Amino acid sequence: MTAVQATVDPAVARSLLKALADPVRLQIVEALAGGERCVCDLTADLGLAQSRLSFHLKVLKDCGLLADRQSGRWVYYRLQPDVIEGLQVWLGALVERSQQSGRCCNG
Amino acid sequence: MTAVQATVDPAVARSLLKALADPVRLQIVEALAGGERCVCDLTADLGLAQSRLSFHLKVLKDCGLLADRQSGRWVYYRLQPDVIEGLQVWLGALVERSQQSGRCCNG
DNA sequence: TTGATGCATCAACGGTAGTTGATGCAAGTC
DNA sequence: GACTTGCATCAACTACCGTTGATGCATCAA
Repeated sequence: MTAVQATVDPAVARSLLKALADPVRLQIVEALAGGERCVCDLTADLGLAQSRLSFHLKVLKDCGLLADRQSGRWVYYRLQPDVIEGLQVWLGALVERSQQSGRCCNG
Repeated sequence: MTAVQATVDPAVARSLLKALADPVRLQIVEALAGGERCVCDLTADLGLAQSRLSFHLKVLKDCGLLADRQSGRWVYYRLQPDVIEGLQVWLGALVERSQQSGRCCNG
């Protein structure tokens, strides 16, 4: 069911970090962690101008963090947990490397 | 020895993401994953202007990702793996939440 | 003490990323 | 068909962030 997630490559990691570094986009991600939502709901919930929200949704979608589907007039966005997991693994590798090197020689 | 790391709060997570989102800073972090280095070594290794490097080191230090110590004329910087781990845990919580909510209702 | 080295900090500049309001377009309603 | 709604996109503006070169301040050597 839950396989071990592969790490992302550095370039992707950077784009993910950059995407998540914006407070508005982080709000969006947190909101979508509660499940799929349509744009109009997000607009209302987060109190954002429609074009502003649309801009940030595009950034998040472009780096793979979000997926969307259209249903009638509405567009629904959802998180892609695998991608976040990939970033998580990438961070883990960083930690591991630094712990290996820090094991000795604190003089 | 290696206790389970606590998550960071959202504001800290944002500052960490922002700090890591810059390509130069990511280079610095990767370099320091190999162990503690003094500024002059980093300048040479990364081929950066001194003031430029110093600027980014400050950003990384201010958000807790780096610690420094002075020894004579040299200042040595090192990673703080705990902080990265905290971010990692924070991402994990996000993944977990989204997986719980995504468990049903894909219609 | 004088000079050199390692690093931090500053002011000025330039670029990039985010905001805003307007416009366009597709899907639905009447 | 005409009108409304939900969303994407665009151009213009703004603001913030990173870069650069200069300056300041320690530390060490001579």
